[in-house]
Amino acid sequence: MTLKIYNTMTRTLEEFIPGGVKRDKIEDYAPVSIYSCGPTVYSYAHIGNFRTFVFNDFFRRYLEFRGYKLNQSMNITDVDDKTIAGANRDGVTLGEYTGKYTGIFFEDLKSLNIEEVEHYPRATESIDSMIDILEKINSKGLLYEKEGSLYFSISKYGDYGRLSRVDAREIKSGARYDADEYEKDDVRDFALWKASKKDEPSWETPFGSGRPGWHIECSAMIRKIYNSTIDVHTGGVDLIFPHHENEIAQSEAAYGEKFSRYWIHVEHLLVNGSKMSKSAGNFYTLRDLIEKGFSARSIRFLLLTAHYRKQLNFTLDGLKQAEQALERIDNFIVRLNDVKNFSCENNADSVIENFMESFTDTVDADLNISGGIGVFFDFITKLNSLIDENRLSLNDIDSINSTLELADSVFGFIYMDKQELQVDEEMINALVQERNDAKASKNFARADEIRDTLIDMGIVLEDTKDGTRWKIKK
RNA sequence: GGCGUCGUACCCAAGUGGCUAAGGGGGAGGUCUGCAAAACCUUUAUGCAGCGGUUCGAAUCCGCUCGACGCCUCCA
Repeated sequence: MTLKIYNTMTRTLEEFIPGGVKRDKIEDYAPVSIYSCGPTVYSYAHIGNFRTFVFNDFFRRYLEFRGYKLNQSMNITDVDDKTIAGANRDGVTLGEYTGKYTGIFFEDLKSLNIEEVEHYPRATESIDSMIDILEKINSKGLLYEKEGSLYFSISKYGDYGRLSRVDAREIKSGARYDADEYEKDDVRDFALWKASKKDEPSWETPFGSGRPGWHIECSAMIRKIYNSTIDVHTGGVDLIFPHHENEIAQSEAAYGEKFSRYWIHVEHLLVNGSKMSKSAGNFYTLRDLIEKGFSARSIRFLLLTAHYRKQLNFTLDGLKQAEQALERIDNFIVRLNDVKNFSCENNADSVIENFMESFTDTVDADLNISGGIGVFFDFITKLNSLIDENRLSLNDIDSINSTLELADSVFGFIYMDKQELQVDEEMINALVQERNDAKASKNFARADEIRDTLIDMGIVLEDTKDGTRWKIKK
């Protein structure tokens, strides 16, 4: 089986071939170059934003699981209208302002158990590469200046709109455009570089001072880090047009080679049936939800349960269901490591093998992690039955634990949030022992009293045929 | 208006031409237990928005209808 990915550019499912040349073994591929559009650091990111970032993380983890090496980047947009306005409002420098929100963003990524990628380029640190693009585009005659701003001429470029499949003429008639930009030759044209206004930070270029347009940073960073065609470009569907379309135009115009082989776009997170967005005000931040008592773990799980190309309607009820689903996993792990009667034979091998095979087959089909999670729960049910039947050997338990770790290298939610017990284990064990003694001497009143005491402490007892165990009540 | 996506059980959600339509939550039964609880197991859609068509065969392809959402404007 091979990994297949839906490519927005071709609108088809394509075999994933990094570098464009098929190799015999996955290990033979050069590290997969991935560029993921990151946040603009002007305030807290919301969980709609994090849907995309959690997906990026899963994509990365799955490639690693399949044996690919990685070279991934996620940009931090640290200069734009909103960051400049925010810094001015707060009376701090742009760097102080974006530094604060960049820090918060990285904390949130960590809370969601998102792995670090290789590069986190900043727009403000990529100005030299932007200038290179401006010069290349200028030398091709596709750049023009109006009132100190530099624009890309789509009509002269010609080859525009392949990704979004928008008819260029329709853009012209349908677009509502910014009053600021009516100086453009053609409404379709986009700003590569913006003239500096007073109270705005600016950078010197051969074309005069100013600041980056939105689209150019991604093109610049990609060139700087990878220097040629990248394998995958990811982002939210709202970036297809105009952001990614413009990136393609300016990069391919400047360097004359394909910009990205694969385009992956993550659908929106909805809330009450419509897109979660800052401007609509209908958003939750990660911190909002944690304050309500939900775990980052359940948020990660929920964001992963729907396929990335389908809209996901976010509800608090859905989050509760996610927490309960995770409890099933946790309970399984407790039972597994509590097995006392070991079988002499290994009986889990085929179950593990079947799981690994169908997990890979399922997820290989356009990163279908929803299906992969289903396969995983199926795996748990089968193993629970083996536990019930006392058919697991010590060896089996080891192999199952290794399999769980491997699965978690993709999921990232199995062992997430393994918190330290905040309770006095010795005392609880003593009480459990006393209760068992009371039960043995048929002193059920005392036994029930101890049970109630523990429940009041938030400890739930589980009497099993092999003895009593306890857990912290959720 | 242009372009596009989606509509699967009470809720969430896979499956996109061919075994009995995954999985999770919830419900119902059962196992265990002194009784419980917790946990586990089993079960829960003759049907996939509606209608028509193609096919030996369709949730899956095509057409129409209804409904929802997205992009076309800052946006993950």
